[in-house]
Amino acid sequence: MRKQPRQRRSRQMVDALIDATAQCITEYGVDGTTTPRIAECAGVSVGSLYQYFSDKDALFEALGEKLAHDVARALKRLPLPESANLHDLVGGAIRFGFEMLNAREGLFLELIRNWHRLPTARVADVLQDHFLELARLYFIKHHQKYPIEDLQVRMFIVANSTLFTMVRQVSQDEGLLRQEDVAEGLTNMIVGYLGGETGPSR
Amino acid sequence: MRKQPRQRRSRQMVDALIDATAQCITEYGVDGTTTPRIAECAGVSVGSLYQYFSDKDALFEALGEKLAHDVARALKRLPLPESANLHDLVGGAIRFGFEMLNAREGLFLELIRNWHRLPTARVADVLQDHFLELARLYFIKHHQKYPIEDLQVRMFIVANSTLFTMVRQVSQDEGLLRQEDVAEGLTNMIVGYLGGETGPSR
DNA sequence: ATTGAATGCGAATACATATTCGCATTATGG
DNA sequence: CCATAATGCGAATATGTATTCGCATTCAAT
Repeated sequence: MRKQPRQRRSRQMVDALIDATAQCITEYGVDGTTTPRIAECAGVSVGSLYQYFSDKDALFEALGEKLAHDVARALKRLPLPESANLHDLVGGAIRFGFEMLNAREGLFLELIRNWHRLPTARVADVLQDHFLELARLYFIKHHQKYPIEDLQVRMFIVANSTLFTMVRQVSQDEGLLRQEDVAEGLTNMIVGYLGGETGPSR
Repeated sequence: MRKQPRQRRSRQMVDALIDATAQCITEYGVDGTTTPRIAECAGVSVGSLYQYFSDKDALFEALGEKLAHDVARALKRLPLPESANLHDLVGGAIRFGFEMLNAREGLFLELIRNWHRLPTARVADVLQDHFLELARLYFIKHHQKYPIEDLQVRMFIVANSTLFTMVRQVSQDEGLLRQEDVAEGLTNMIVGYLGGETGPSR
C-alpha cells in the first residue's frame, strides 16, 4: 500500500475499492477487471486509486488478504461434530467447498480458475493449513499414524483433487453431471484414500 | 481459417505460424503471446498472419487441433500390457501424464493452466475420451459392471483430480514434494476408488 | 477562521496490442 | 514470356489500459 489512509473518508475509500475489485471480477471476469472500471465501480477517480495502491496487483493482493480473513472466519464457525466418522467429515468439507464456489456470484470460482497469475495464494494457504491441521488432529485421535511426509503428500493430493474437480464441475454450465453425484464420488474416493492402507508397492 | 493456403509456400507459412504460437507460449506464456511476436517468431509479417487466421483465437484453435492430433497419436502408441493389473495401468497413465506436462518446455502445462480462457478443449476431449474408453474396456473385461452414468462420474473425478494435481505439482518450482511420491499417491487413490466398492451411502 | 496537510480528481500521457489496407513481390497457367 | 491471381509485406489505424501529475477540495489542529 502506497500511503496509509489516515482519515475516515479515505479508509472507507480503500474498502470501497477492494469491494469494487471483487464486484468487477464477478461481473467482468479477471481479464475484464480494469483500473478505470474498478474506480468507477467504487464511485472514485482513478487517481485516488493510485494514492493507496501502487498498482493493480496491489489491489488484488488486498482483496486476497480480505478473502483469506473471511474464509478463515467461516472455517472457524464450521461445526465439527466430535462423533463424526471420516466419511461425514470429508463429505461436509466438500459440501462446504461447493457452497463457497457457488457463493458470491462465482467470485471464488473465478479467482481459483486464475490462480496461476494472481497474488491470491494466501486464501489457498488458509484452506490448506486448516485442513492439514484437521487431518493431523483426526489421525492422532484415531491412532492411525502416517509418517509426516506422507501426510503432506496425501493432503496435497486430496486438496488439489477436490478443489479443481469442484471448479471444473461448477464451471461446465450444461449440467452434465449432478453436483451431488460428484460430491459423493469425491467423498468416497478421498475416504478410501485417507482411511485405507498405504498400497501394495511400498 | 480465413483463406485456404493453395501454394506450398503458404501452407508452410501456416505451419510455421502454428509452431511459432506454440513456441511463444512456452517462451512468454499465454499472456505474453502477441500477434506481432508470433509473426516475428515465424519469420513472417503480421499482415500475412491475418491472411489465413481471422484472429488470434483462430491461431490458438489451430494449435489446439494440432496438439489434439499429436496427443491422440502418442496415446495410440502407448503399449497396453494385457496382463497388467489396475494399479500398473493407472500408474502408467499417470507417469505418461507427468511426462507430457514436463515435455515441450511446459507447453501443455501452460495450456492447461489457462484452460478456461482458451479454445483448447479438443485436447482435453481426446484425453477424456481415450481414458473413458479404456476404463469401459477394462471393466467389461473384468466383469465389474457399473451403471454407465456412474462410470462417467468416476472418470470425470479421476481425470480432473489427476490432471490438476499433476499441474499443481509441476507448477511449484520449489520441489516441496517429490514427483514420484505424488504419482504413487495419486495411483493409490485412484485404484482404491475405481477398484473399490460403491461406498456406504447408496 | 486560517493554514498546512491530506485527500480527491480526471484529463493527459505512455504504452501495448489487435487488426487493416494499399502496394510490392512471387507463383501459375497459357 | 505474359497476364492474372495468389501471396506477402509492414507502416498505419484503432482501441484499450495502466499510470501520472497539476490543480481543486476537504479535513484537522490551532
